Amino acid sequence: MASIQRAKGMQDVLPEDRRYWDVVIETATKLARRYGFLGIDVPVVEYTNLFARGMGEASDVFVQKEMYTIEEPDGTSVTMRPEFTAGLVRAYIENGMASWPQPVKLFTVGPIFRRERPQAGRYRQHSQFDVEILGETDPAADLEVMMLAMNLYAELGYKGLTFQLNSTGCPTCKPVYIEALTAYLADHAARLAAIDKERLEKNPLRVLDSKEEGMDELLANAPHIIDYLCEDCDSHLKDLRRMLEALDQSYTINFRLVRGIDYYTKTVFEVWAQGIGAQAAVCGGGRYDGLAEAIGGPSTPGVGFGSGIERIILGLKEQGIEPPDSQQPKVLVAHFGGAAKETAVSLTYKLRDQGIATRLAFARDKRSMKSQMREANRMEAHTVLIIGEAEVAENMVAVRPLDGADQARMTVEDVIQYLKNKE
RNA sequence: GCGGGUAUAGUGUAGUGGUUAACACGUCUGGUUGUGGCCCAGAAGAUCGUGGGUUCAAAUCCCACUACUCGCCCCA
Repeated sequence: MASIQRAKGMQDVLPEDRRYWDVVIETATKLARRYGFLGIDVPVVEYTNLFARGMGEASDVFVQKEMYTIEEPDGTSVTMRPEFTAGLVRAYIENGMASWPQPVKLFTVGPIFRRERPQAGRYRQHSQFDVEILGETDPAADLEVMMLAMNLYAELGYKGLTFQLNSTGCPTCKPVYIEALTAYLADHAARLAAIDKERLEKNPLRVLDSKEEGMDELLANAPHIIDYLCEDCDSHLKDLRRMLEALDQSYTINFRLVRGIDYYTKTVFEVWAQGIGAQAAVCGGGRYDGLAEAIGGPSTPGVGFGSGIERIILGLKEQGIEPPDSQQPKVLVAHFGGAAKETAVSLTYKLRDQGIATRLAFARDKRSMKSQMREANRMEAHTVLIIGEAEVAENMVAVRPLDGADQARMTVEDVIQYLKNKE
């Protein structure tokens, strides 16, 4: 209706929702620190080739259609980050983190940008909490990011959480698997929907997450990558599974969970939560031992996950989890203008200096007490401090509790004590 | 890129051809002097998404567009 409106796929986070963000980010940060991760921030914009490299055939599509890319006048192409991992790996290489004590465990929070058609919980700008362990091949690192993710949702109050786990192999064994899968699907081409035939041509692994009728059955009998893993990938997965079992952490081997791009290796996982719309996944993660090389750096193993904050919040709401109300002042300073105004102002700042959250009634001219009391009620204040001529003259403050208790007159010092006791 | 749904005050809605578009919530003011919630009274706030068409007459019917939304494609 109005021509003043936000751009497509962009969201305002209004104060009422902002408290969810506070809880999520605070919980995530606290947990990451508990796990020994270091906070880091990287730029929103990187050179386009950082994101484009290593994406293989897909990169053209992504760069042209899905990324916010800016051509600068001098011909430089930069792109707003569509994910965190590449930027973090870049920062690791560029800042010499390879010579820090290994591995380097990093976490970050911030917006990422993808120019897609928006849908539920999926916006063009959305924020992610992202965690990466760089420079470590031990499956215990995979376990660590998985458990951090799981603990995060559990701590936030999510119910019905499950791990979906699989391996996507490596450049040694994945091609063998793809061949076997392609052969199987080609043999059963008659049972494939048009869309899946197309996928079979372009990216056979994608057929695995087909939503078409009858695919559950067909795919159940298809080759599963777990049976095609090379020795290294196989032992990696087995090791990880043993550790999960040692923690009594249940998980589901989901043979349909894979990654189509080569630099993804070994572990792939998602955390699913019950009842949050079409997509159950609240996070996706895995190992990417080939990424650093793909973007032109030294070979560096890595494993991590990213989780969309908006989607986490959507899930919290659907599960009926309420964050505490945002902390607002419970004290209002009311006055009658004139000299009382200055006294009220100075009282307000005195209280704030004492750490007492205080709101000052604004009034350009005279304002009725009724109006100011209504304001106090609206903000759910427990106390109104009233400054009028009489109070100014006597250097006192009228303290009016809103819970029905009697009004009293106090010195400023007593008011401070009184309010501190009340908190 | 492809489908479905929706579009009326800040918000949620009512209003399916006929005078000044209604209600609730919210906002603001007042209910005498310096005191809230409840209640009462009043006010502000809508070119009915935009543009065209049909008609004596359109929020209402038709067409187009746009936006929002849900899903598909894609998903790093």
